Amino acid sequence: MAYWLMKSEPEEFSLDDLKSRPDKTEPWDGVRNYQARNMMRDEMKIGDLAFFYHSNCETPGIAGIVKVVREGYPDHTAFDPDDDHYDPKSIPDSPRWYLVDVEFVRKLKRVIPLVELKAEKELKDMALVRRGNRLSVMPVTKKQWDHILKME
DNA sequence: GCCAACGTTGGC
DNA sequence: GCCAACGTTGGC
Repeated sequence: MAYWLMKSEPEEFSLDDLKSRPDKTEPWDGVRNYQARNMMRDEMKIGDLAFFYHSNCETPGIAGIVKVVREGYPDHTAFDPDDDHYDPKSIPDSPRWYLVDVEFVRKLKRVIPLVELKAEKELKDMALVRRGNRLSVMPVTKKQWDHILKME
């Protein structure tokens, strides 16, 4: 089983939004980055766990845990001209963008702020804490996962 | 294939 | 709101 971290702007879609979905599940749509796409299309498997990270907000940090419940399939929002994430270069016969479905698992006891994550020498290799990082979906090692949970 | 211009991300 | 960092685009 693998571990991941997925970013979302809470004003767009927060962990509480996910929790309040009737089935507590949501397609992770709108990702328009090839590295992130490749991970969702090729590598994320049912049962994998991911940290739900809140970005671009008052206290950026890890808010909770979600689980992959459906593996990579085409991102339909790319086909819809009225959608914010419409991409005319992605067509149903040859989709450019993929996503996975994630399900709410739990909130952490507190949001673990980015500033704290950056201060941990055990986490210095995480893509998240490297400056200029813009990946919205990234792998997390078991060691890093366990370390972060101890900071809860 | 290079690289300048441009748009986006996201911390602060 | 600012702006550094980075990915993408498109002219040549």
